[in-house]
Amino acid sequence: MSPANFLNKNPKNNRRENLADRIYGQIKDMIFNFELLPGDFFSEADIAERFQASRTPVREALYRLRREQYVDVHFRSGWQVKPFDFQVFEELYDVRILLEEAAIDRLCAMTETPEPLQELRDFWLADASEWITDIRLSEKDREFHSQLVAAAGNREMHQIHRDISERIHIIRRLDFTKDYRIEATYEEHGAILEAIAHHRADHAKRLMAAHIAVSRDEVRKITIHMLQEARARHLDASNNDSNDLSQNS
Amino acid sequence: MSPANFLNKNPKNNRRENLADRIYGQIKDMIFNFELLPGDFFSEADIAERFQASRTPVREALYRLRREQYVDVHFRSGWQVKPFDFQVFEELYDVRILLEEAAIDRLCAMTETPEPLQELRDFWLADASEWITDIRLSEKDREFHSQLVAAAGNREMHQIHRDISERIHIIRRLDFTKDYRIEATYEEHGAILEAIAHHRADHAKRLMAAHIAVSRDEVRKITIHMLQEARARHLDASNNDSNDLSQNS
DNA sequence: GTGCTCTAACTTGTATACAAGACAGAGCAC
DNA sequence: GTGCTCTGTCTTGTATACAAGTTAGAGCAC
Repeated sequence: MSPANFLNKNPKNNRRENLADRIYGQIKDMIFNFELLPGDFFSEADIAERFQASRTPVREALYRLRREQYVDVHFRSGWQVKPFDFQVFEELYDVRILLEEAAIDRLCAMTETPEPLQELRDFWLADASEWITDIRLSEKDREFHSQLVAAAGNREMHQIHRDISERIHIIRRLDFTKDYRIEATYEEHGAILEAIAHHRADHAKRLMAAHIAVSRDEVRKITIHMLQEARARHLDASNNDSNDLSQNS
Repeated sequence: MSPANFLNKNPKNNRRENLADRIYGQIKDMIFNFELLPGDFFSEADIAERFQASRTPVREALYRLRREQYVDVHFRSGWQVKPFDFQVFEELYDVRILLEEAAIDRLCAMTETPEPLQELRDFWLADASEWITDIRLSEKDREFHSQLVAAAGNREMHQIHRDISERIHIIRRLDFTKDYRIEATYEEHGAILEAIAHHRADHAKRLMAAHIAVSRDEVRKITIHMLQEARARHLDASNNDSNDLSQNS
């Protein structure tokens, strides 16, 4: 317990390209893109071969994904993508509402509008001719909610909110395949920002809660549909393959 | 990506004694007991030797602790116990208040009292002659707040609350070295439970917010004191040792 | 003493080897 | 066909070897 070397210096260059980090992101992408379906089994060697790496960084990535509730490990029996549990998503949405309402309270209590909020207004209260109408709006939507919480000033709250958003992103982004949700998103975000600007906390919170609840209900339907579709596709593509598709949720 | 083996079975016996898990807990204990001080540097080999294990499970434990914000890794320059950042604790306390207030709202909205709540009443509203007055009360205090949130029924909210409590536990437990806080804890917890039982949500929330805020303020003072003490002790014990104690928070 | 260069000993990141349990399926008794 | 045992091959958990970068400090020029 006596390091002889790096005694009094304050080390720097903390971040560096890291194989484990890259693989972490790639596995997550596979899950998000339904290349790995909820319920699928796979092994560390599978992933290692797929990404031309050894098991070590793969294991690091998988343990991180496990901690984040995306996968499960079974003792000497392989890994499994966690089956969807819609109850969990419901609960995450509830916590999201809670956090964003708290953020609104704090923002409305401020005497002057923080800079990030003005940027949000510029984007979401823009003329309809400038609207983004494709899948990129999904990212903008995340930013809206994330920056709103960030602007409230509690970094830990912001981090928790980011983690939650990331976990439900897998289904939330599916919300933006329907045109009327695009229009509604602009309108609702705009109204929320206006309410905050006028320090009408209760009104803003009501709008936000309704906005998130609608999003949740829409997403629920779409996801079930997507899941069935993906499962059918997968079954079809692997008729003489031995992949398992058991979905036990 | 085609596992040939564990196809259609639903694996069981998930949990097993795991070296990495054990080391994870032991390192965390060392941090909590100030054997590893905030700011201390150490290497994976140090820990591995200490626990008579290889670097592999040690790394797994450390990466988990890093994700939970207890330590930092510096590229090829060793690990460091994260220096205390009291701003972070303040923010965590705020989120705790938020979550517990939300739990109170949900509990007060219920028509009948959940079973766990009755157990809490049995303990905290007991006669003073049955009070626990030593360090074990710290654990009971955690349980009070944890079970309150759990009883509200949102498992994700409960998990987040548990994570937060765990992170601030390192300083929160120091609160129970003073007798008057023991008495106050019993009184305040009792009052909160009574208010919930009578569906007085606003009153219960006020009590809870005040209760947590007092705890936070007390703990802040005590921690600074403990930290100075531990640093002095550590310096004294390692005069002809080369451990580093730089505290750069 | 001051500042430079070099080096040796450390560090983490990654790959690989080995240990030990889990399981599918062959073979066999019946 | 049914059910048992056995075995080979798969799995993760752990230890070790190697790669590549960092740094403290010796030695030296001045």
